[in-house]
Amino acid sequence: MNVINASPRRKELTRLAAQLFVQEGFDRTTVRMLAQEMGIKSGSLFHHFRDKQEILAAVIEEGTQNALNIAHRALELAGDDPDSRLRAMARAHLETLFTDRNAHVVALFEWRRLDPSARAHLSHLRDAYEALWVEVIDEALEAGLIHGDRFLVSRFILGALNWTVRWYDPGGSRSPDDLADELVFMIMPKTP
Amino acid sequence: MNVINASPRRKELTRLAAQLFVQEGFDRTTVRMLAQEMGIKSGSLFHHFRDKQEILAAVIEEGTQNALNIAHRALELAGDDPDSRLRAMARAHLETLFTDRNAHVVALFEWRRLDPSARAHLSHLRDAYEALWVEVIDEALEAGLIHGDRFLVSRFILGALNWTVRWYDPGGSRSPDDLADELVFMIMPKTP
DNA sequence: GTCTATAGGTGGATAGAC
DNA sequence: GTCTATCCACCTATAGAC
Repeated sequence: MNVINASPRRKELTRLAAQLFVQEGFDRTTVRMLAQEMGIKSGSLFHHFRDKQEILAAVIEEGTQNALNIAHRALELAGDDPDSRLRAMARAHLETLFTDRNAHVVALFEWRRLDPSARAHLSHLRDAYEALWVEVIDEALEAGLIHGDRFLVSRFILGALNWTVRWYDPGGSRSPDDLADELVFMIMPKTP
Repeated sequence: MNVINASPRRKELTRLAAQLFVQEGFDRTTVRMLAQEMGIKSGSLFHHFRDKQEILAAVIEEGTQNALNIAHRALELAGDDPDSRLRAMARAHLETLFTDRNAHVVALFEWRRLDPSARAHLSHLRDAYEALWVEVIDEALEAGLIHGDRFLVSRFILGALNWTVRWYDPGGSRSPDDLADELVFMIMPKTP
């Protein structure tokens, strides 16, 4: 149920907003900057969105939904092997952060800027994505591939992945897939 | 050389600013909010700091220097064992984030809000702290306790630790030290 | 070192014409 | 669906008295 994003025009604007929110941060991005990037005047923006908050909510919904879709697809291709499923999730996560649109980055780093009502509306979407992670972590735990508390392991892995946004250069020598594999290798060195 | 923080009064104000910056974020924290928290009027703030940027720089310098000091002390107590040294670093890091003041959180999460000149002035301090991490990681790698690229492993571990700020509840059942141990356990399961 | 008062600017958002 | 024009709240920073 996509209540927030309706028209194709709105979706296009949402995509542009995501880019600016990543570059400047939500608070520093003004409606005038958004409008200019979209090729319209600031007043026109409010024909598509009630207020600036609603733009953020639209971006975050888009980003999380997209991450969920990509993760689901990746898991289908990964088959049943817990090792390859975990690796697939890590790769999918970095794909949404770097090679895909920027909306997921906004969802992760600007979540706190959502007002309470938007947060309530979107939290189940975020929870669904995290539940997918815990599921795959559980499989790896049961298979004895990794060790620790399911909850904590999920948080640590997601933290390590999310923080790459702060230092990883996509233009460098390593691909996002490389990164994902290195992380999996770090917590699961021997694959007997 | 602490050029930025001079008077004790200034240090006290810096501590209060750190708290607000963590709660609200730098951009959303107004000089009026800062002044009120400090029990003065907003105009008086500029007797202590040239502008809002300088407050941020003071907080970040304080936070990073503090993290460096605490890490050094922890390593002295940890002795020579690579395992306990790595654990000591992880515990020290979470200590600066949760049980110590909030300044290190600001240093990590608001670094991008520094203007270029302040960033240039503070980056060597941040680099010194990260170099300490890489050093300890190197020891653990050489001892065969962990595996992977020294650079990537450092980033992943720091990312996992930093992201705890977004989900960990210090009022809950687990202590920061618990968290640190669980992370070390995740990447180094067998501790003979 | 703190106050009052205020300058000077920019922010989000609205109204109504086209 | 976009424009122009504009309101006004709030923000950073300054000046000068105490």
